[in-house]
Amino acid sequence: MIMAQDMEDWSLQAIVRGSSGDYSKIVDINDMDGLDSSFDVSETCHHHQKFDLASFPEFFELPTGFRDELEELYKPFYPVAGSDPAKTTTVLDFQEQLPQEVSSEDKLGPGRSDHSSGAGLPSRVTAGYTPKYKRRKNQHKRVVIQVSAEGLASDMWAWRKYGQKPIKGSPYPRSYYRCSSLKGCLARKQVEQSCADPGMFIITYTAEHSHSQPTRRNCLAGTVRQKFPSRAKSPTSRRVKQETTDQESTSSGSPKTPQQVSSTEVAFAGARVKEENCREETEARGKGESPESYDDFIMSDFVFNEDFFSGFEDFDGIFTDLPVCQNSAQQFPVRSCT
DNA sequence: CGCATTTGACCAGCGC
DNA sequence: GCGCTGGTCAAATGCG
Repeated sequence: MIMAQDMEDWSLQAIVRGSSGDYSKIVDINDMDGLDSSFDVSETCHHHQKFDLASFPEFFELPTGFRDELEELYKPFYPVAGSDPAKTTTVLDFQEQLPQEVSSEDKLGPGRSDHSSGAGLPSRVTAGYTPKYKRRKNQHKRVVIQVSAEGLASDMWAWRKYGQKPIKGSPYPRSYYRCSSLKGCLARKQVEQSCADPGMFIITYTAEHSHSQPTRRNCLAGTVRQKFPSRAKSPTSRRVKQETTDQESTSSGSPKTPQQVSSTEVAFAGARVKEENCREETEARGKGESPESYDDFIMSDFVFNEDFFSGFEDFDGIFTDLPVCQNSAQQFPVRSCT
């Protein structure tokens, strides 16, 4: 199992990556003993700000010495201690401390549908364990990242939305996704718009994929639907979505009010940006232009962690054979980000 | 027909 | 114990 090792080797790292795609700083937060292991940086806006230095432009305007001193002081509390205000992606991956008595089933995650339909999953016959819902304190390891709208579309996994909830303290709702690549996959994903920076999104990945990363999203069952806002005839939400995305297409970068846009809708926008970038880059390549921004397209705002690289290990040589745009406009589970 | 999305309801954890 | 909140379920609905 690919994920088995990840489960063991999960390290408490915070990765700040620049928009150019390179690692700018990796901060080991193993010494965050003082922090509540169950804290969730995506829980409240307060937390969002707490872990997003990019949200504090003043911070970067401080004299270098003073700033370094501050950064040093805050290191134990900032999983991310980047110093580049241009950072667009913040990765905070950590594993919540699981009680030792937690069974393997618990690590796989409770949930009605997951276990009723989880062919191939370990049977839930462990005595005395029949939780209906996931226990907050016993949740799986979680990876919290903050990405721009473009970054939302960079997720190669196929996700299916199964819920959306307004979050107290945040004007934006939180969307809940589960992996749709494989039935029984316990991977979860939460997407919410950062209230500190409406242009950024907090993505919380929970649990592990029980399968390899899909090479082509089109190959995923049901993933061909609604890659982009449908030309929905429905008078309900879908029309609203269409309207909002139309606005986004003409005013990208101008944050909407919570009433105007949801994380889902911005995900569409981000995907569209990717698509356009892809098209532009393809054209640029045809003209022999420098693919500098092309590299940004491929790498920018993508989440780099062990899972990411381990996923690529399985498909080494496959991606290289794929046309660029197959991983963008066609392959982005834009729908999955909805 | 199969899949995705939406959304209200339900449940469990947590704080008081 | 109670209320609040987050996370999930599942029915309804729509799309391809």
